[in-house]
Amino acid sequence: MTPTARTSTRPQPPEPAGLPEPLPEPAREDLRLETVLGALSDPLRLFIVRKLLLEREAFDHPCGWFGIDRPKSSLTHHFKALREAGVIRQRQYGLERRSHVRTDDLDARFPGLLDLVAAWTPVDADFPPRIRKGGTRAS
Amino acid sequence: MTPTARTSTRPQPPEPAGLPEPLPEPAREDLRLETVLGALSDPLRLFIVRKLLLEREAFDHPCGWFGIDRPKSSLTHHFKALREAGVIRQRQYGLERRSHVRTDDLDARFPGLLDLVAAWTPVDADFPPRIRKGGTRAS
DNA sequence: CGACCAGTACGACTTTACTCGAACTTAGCG
DNA sequence: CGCTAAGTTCGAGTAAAGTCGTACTGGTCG
Repeated sequence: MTPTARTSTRPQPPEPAGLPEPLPEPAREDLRLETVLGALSDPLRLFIVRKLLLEREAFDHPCGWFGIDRPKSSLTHHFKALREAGVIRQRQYGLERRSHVRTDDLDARFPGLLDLVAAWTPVDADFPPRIRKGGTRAS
Repeated sequence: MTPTARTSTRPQPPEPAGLPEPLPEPAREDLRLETVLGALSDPLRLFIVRKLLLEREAFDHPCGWFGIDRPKSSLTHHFKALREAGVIRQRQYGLERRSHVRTDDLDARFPGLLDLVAAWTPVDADFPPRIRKGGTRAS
């Protein structure tokens, strides 16, 4: 089918010279290595961060963009975990909540960590299961 | 130091040209980033690995050397977790089981990771609680 | 207004991890 | 042999995480 790739990259809504406020997140100096490593130790979250790092485009991405075949509530859970650990920053743009990696903060506090994540090659090429139609899955 | 620093570094037992076999561990090519990060996401284990990296001496260290005030069974648990994740290698020397970080394997698979861990400065300088006398704690 | 859509909140369940005591194993030593 | 010491194994209790369905919220657009 794929009549309309509704969740793929499309122009950001007008940002009237000021971005929306980021959602609550730890400050750079409060980032803790154990916490960040813990956030990255989940396969799905590692996938998300890698995808953000590797397929970086000009814009942030809503969580539907990742094409992950999991219930929406699970995605919320994992994005929240990443944000609260300080790995990603999220902003609300109308309906969607867009995410990007906090590369500046992470490079400052844990230099080399993101390069490591970006350079790593996953073992399971088919992870995670991709979107299929039907069910109560993520839109 | 205390009068009887029984667990501090002392000469290794004679190794008759062949080291004891390492305990079961994943091969280099089976190391998984998620697993390694998960192993390092525990504060106590991160402390252990850091201590091994920073105070590296000529010899491997038995787990009593770390001076951690926790029950012996807890230490076994954490050292086993590190070994099964592929972070450390353990060998049996008579009574004691000595550990060292698998720097070669980790640098090969995840370059920069150990430098990151070594460079990081822990927030809590008093972690973990040090040895005190009494109780059923680690000897 | 009303339908729709992205995403959240909540709650239940399951799984995993951490923590610890107690009993056991094994090596070295007198 | 019998003691001590280093460490394991087992089992239980508890806390944290992952999973997912259902209901809800809040923009957007006809």
